[in-house]
Amino acid sequence: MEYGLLLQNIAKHIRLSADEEKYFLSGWQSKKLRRKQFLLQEGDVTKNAVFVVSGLLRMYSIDKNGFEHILQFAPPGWWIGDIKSFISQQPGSLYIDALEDSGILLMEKTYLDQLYKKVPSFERFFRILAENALGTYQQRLIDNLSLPAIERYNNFCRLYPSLIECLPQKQVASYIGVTPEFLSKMLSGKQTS
Amino acid sequence: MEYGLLLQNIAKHIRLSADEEKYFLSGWQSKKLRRKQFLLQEGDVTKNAVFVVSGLLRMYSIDKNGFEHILQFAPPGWWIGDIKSFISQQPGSLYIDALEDSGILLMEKTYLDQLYKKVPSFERFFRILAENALGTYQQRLIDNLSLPAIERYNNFCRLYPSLIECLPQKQVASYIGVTPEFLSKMLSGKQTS
DNA sequence: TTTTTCCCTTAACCTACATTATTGGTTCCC
DNA sequence: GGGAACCAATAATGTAGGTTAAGGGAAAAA
Repeated sequence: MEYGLLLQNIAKHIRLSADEEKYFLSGWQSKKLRRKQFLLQEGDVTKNAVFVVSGLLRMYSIDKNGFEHILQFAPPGWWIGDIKSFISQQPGSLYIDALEDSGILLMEKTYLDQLYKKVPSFERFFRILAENALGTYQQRLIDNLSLPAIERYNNFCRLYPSLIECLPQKQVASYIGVTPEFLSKMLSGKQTS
Repeated sequence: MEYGLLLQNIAKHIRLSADEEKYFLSGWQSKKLRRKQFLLQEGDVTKNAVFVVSGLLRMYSIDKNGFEHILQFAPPGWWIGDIKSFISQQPGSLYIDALEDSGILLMEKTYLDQLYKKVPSFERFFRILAENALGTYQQRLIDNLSLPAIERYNNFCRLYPSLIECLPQKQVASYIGVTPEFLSKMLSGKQTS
């Protein structure tokens, strides 16, 4: 059932009546993405909240030298989106694409705004979601400011053990903020840790 | 009036009845901090939401070499706190102290949890607050991954023009992620920009 | 199968920024 | 007034990680 993962995710923080659940579920549309297909590009306005059902997405920026910097991976059960663009409804600077064929669910911002009015406990749900994400980004910023590359890599392995197995090294390098060449050198000089 | 700034801040996103406002306001206690005084140290559990009324605070971590990394400055009208510790009620790893004599308002988490129940629109307020902060941290992470130090400095000046005037260079260096020496060299080689 | 694309590795060289140390100028406190 | 902090500036030296380039292997595409 396509909505199973989503409902589980919601149920972690709020409880819905049958009616509320029905209204909530009818706001979603599902979509398939092919590997390498874009969901969002620089300059686009983010009009939807996105929940990942299957596959694997990533969100990243491209700097003026053409290098990608990955902000987030999104395996099944995760939310992903350019929050600044979503809030302001202005063009954003981020890219989102699929690393594998993926299934996602989309809800338009206008529907979400209605949902907040009809089912206010979603204010709570997304407050908790945002607060958790905020904590995660704060920690990541600290790590980037204070840890050498090898420890950022170790943290990544500890935090996302399942991702490390299915991601090409190159993507991990882009997430922890080093070049693929340097990560390769680092790991070969490591043997066992 | 001590609560003026706070009520203004709230009014940007939600509207309160007289009763709601009264209940909200009675949850706060005010506190003075002397320059250099700690509000939070590594290992403490963050038990309060904090709103700054006057002065200037900063939140930072200290790495294992003893170097400080500033996550956030908080001038009047800003919120500050170790969100991970606040959510989990576990000991955190951050420090908060006052860069100048400051006035703050504190609300205990237990009161805030009650507030959410009595006045659900605060779920909305703090959702919006967290979402905005999330966007800011995402952008800062991108900047740290993709911009050279001089541009991170320029961004800081553009974003916080009033702070740049009252902060010692050393604090700015710690925020943008370079040593004070390097920032000094960078600025002397700059002349006009 | 052949071709192309993607990815990992290695290695020589390079640079942005760190480290350490010294100096001199403020401001603050006794 | 005289230390004691604190802060900015400068300079010599060090290093983590970047850049460029080349080769090989595996997987995707044709």
